[in-house]
Amino acid sequence: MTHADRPSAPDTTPPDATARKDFLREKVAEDALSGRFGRPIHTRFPPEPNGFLHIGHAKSICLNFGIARESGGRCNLRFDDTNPTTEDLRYVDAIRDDVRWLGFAWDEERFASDYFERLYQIAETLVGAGKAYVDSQSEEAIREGRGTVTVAGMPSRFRGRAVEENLDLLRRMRAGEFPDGAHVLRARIDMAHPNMLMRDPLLLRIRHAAHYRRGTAWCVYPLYDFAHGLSDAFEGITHSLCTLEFKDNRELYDWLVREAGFDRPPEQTEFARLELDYTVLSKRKLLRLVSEGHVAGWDDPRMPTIAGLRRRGVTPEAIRAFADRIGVARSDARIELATFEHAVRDDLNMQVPRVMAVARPLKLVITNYPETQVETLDAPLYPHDVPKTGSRPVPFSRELWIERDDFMEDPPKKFFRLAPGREVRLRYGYLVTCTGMVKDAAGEIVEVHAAYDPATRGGDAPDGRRVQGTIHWVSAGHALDCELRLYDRLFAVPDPDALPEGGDFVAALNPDSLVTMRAAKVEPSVAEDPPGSRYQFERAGYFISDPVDSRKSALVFNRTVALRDSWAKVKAR
RNA sequence: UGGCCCUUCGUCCAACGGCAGGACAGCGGACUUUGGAUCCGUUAAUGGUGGUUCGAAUCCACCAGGGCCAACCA
Repeated sequence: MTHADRPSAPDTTPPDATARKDFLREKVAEDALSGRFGRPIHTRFPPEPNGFLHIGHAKSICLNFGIARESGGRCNLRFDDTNPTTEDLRYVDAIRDDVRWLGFAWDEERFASDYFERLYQIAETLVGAGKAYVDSQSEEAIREGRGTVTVAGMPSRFRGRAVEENLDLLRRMRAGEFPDGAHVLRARIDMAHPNMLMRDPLLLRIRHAAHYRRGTAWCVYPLYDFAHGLSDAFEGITHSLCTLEFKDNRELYDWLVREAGFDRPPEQTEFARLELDYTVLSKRKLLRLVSEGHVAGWDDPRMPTIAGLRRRGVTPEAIRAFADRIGVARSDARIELATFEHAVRDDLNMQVPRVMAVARPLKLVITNYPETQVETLDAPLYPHDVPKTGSRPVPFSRELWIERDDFMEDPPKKFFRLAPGREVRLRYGYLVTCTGMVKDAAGEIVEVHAAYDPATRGGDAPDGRRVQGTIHWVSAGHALDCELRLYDRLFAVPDPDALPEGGDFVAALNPDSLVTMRAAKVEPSVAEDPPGSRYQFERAGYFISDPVDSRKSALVFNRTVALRDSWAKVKAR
């Protein structure tokens, strides 16, 4: 499931000195020039292995790895694995796969869990310096004592403990003498600080839980603020890039690296996280969709996860181009789905071969075509404006499948497809004129009849006459049965996070996010292609043969993204 | 009744005291053997009020709107 469908195409975009820089790149460039850190630029991408990466992480990955590469620096992949109760090796593997698939290579792979000893030693140092103490209040008491945003906190009655007592307690915490929640280590800063994070933040908590990497070696685990900045400092990170909601954490970050004695400590800079219309980008919510079975897994093609997008058929190049285009700034940004879809189409248009497939087959009988005749047409794999060559054989015969939507008994004026008396072009085939139709007892059209013009083989009329419409088709006797999974937006509303009070985002799920066409037909040229092959099904959209479920005997194609459909707009009027 | 941050076309990003520009979306047209792509054209913005200045999107003040912070999550 986490297996990449093909070797990743590395990000080889050359640094462009003339490119307009965002505020992050400007800052890094300044710092590189001034040499203020006394070391090369060094960034890191620091995921917690408690879920799969999503498109929002991709933005951060592109930023961190991209900036490092552009400035001749380095970028670490660091697993921020300080919470034994939520993390799993499975997620570590998935994250590695996703980063590689996106086209990035990390310089060093690190784990915050490798720093537990070092962090613990710093904890003792802080205690020794009177900068930290062991608090033995209950969780509830600690919370209450913190005050609120408008009310100052109250010091814990344990705040004044002697250094020796604190040290003794801390060592016994580590030794496992106390149950979960009995004590915590807190920094001694200011319980009335206007920044809530500075009101004696928790540094270490007791958790008698096995860690997926450290097993039961530890029972005290650092909290995010204690681990993160110091991990950056240990690794010589210069620029610690993170999202806006960590703004307040920076004050604590700076306090910790300063107290720990780092000379030219890393500097945190925040940027706006990605928000995308019609989806959610919070691991908590995505985990819920998976665990409650609203989707088929982390790699469900409807998921905004890297794994989901990969299985959906999106390319790493498209994701990188998307990240480039949306830019980066400090204001909250919600991106329209169209922006993402454009990046996907823009890339796929130039990469993938065209073939024909019919989602909702309707029989077309070419009544003047010889019963047993079969012609093999040579159809190009790419349109004239894509600089790629190649063709495939496409069988043509008397009975074809066409798209049900491409025929109307009583069409409106702007309908350019097949209708009684209308002539259309069968793509790469012949010009045909509709001569009639057959209906079943219920009045449903079950068959369309047409006459072809033998002089128009390939689709050009020697007399120069024009037809308005071209439709796709597959030969009924040669078509391959297949299943088409037509994916659409996961949510029915642009911002599922903006809930009416008391609402549950799950209620906003789009019931039509997956429409399965089980009786679809595809031309035989794709028969031998391996799973994970991408195509444009002409006039329909971009598809990928499902890397997980598609079999030679049971083809399954996922719709990556539909083609732009200007007919839909006309029709809507 | 705290602190911090943000506010430029519908959306995203630029303009760093000197002609508000690009991308996506939209609209119109050309072209077209995909109602695709491409090309051309076009609509469309500095939240408000004051101030500083020869000149303000940019600096200052106030107001309004939005966001983050009160997990032993990250």
